[in-house]
Amino acid sequence: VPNALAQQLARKKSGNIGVILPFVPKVHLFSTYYFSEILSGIGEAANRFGYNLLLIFREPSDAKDYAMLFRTQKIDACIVLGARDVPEERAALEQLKEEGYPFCLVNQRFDGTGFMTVDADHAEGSRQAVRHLIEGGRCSIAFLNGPPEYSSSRDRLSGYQAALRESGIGYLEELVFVGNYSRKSGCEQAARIGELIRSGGVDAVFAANDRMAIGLMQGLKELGIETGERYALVGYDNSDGSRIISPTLSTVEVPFFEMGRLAAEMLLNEERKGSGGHREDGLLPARFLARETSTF
Amino acid sequence: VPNALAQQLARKKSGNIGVILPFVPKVHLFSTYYFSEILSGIGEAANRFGYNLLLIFREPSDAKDYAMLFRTQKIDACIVLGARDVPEERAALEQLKEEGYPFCLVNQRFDGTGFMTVDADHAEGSRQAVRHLIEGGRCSIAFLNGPPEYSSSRDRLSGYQAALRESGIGYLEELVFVGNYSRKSGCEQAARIGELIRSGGVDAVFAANDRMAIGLMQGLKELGIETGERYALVGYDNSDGSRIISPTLSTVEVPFFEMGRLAAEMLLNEERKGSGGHREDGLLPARFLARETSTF
DNA sequence: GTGAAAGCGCTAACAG
DNA sequence: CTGTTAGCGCTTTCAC
Repeated sequence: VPNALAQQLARKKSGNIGVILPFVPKVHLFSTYYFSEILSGIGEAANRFGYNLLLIFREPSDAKDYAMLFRTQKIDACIVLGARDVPEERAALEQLKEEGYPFCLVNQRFDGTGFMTVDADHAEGSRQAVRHLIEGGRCSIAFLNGPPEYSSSRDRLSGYQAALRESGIGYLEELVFVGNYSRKSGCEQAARIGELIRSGGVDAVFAANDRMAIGLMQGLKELGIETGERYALVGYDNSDGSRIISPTLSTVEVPFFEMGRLAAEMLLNEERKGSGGHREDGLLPARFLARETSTF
Repeated sequence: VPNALAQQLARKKSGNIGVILPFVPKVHLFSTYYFSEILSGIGEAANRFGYNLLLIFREPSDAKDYAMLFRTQKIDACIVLGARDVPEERAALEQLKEEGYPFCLVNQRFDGTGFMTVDADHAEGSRQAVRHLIEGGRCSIAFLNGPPEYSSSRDRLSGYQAALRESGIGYLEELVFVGNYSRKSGCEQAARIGELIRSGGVDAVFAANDRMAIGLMQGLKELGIETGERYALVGYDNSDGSRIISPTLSTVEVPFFEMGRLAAEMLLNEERKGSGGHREDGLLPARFLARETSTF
């Protein structure tokens, strides 16, 4: 039985691919459908390539020493999940790139950087969702988005705007609300959005993820406003919860598992071939799924 | 910057703790609340001790070479999740123990083996759940259990039986059903259990996890049998879904996060102190939570 | 107390 | 093509 430690030292390869997970205070991280799926996909590919996954829980303190992991040779490549487009994060990744360490971002683009990225077409997914609402006769569609530090939030906004534009509906900034992708943050918007629904100022809501959609739906229900009577609702992610809730939640399916798998494949292919040069980015489709909350 | 690979070789310690995940075909593993929480807990403790987590996806083929991971020195200790009490698995773990490799099981006991284990008190949790139903006036309580290869299934059965016994209610084998912890398997029992509910042979159901409870609830609803009218329902796990579904699902809270954390702490404490001898097992409390499906 | 040297177990390069 | 040897970069021991 060969000793992996000695092998690793001799060939200067740890055989590990690092997965950097965001620090989410007070939230038990993996509970979110999102990370779980991506991680499973990464695991599938890494396994196939004979790599092991090293899980790295990002601490709030040590934000910027991603490069350390490479210098110490603990990992040969890494996948960064849940990165936000803030200066600190950008700088840390720029540094990784400068030092020539291979890494890949999943579900988050940093425009103008040339970082290897795997993303889903959230603009198109959102456009489909909003078009569906419009085709169903809705014309005052509120949008409950997530924080703009995530490219996916920005993409969904542009998809929302595109769908309105295509249908000749004006874009009203006062119909855009911002939560933080938690159920609670969706619930918290129930008062304001509920007011608009009652007054007739809103007849549908598009939420940037299922958790916020579900939170909003529950919050509105407590105010006596039911989906399926007063307003249509579409979420995003096709999470387990979207099928459990009643009425079932229309949503946008995102191939998270495949995104994780593709990220690992791209990274390990490059690693193997040593093709430091040409990299293609991955963009996977997101697809609208009609369920009960938008078809009544 | 010291090279971790060289350090590891020199001091014969990888600094990694392996987490062995079960192979679950056709199920994107982490989506289950259960594993996600445990893994987060392990991560929290490992981080604190300066260890990294190496994720190991168990393949259906290579069942028994857990020991290999230690021989190759890839990991210093490991935590086994989702083990089943089948001969193959038992043998693999016995081997680990014989060879003196430190490992810990979470949420699964192997009686009479002396394996280090962290478990929750599922017998007590189940007893509380069933007592609650009985106190609510139910007297014909069906039990939808999981496979008996899991000690947690067996514990829940004994808790169910204990509660009946304490209340002088006879145990009827024909009221016990077996699923595989998936939502689908819960749904599949709807026909048989629905029949019993209609005939008055059952006025409450205790399910061994939330997913089966939710599947059953949805299946019964399609048959026109509503929780809150015809039968009471209690699930198990306190998963996100239990709060999302309507009516909200009474359930049993299990401290999965803490179980993962404790397992890692026990393992790493022993590892540090080198106290090969005395090991205490961890047993954490499970607690019943009343919600709408059992209080109407 | 400080400093030099001998492994750790393998890989890769090189000579035969 | 096979066998030998010199590192890989650190830790630890042992001598000074």
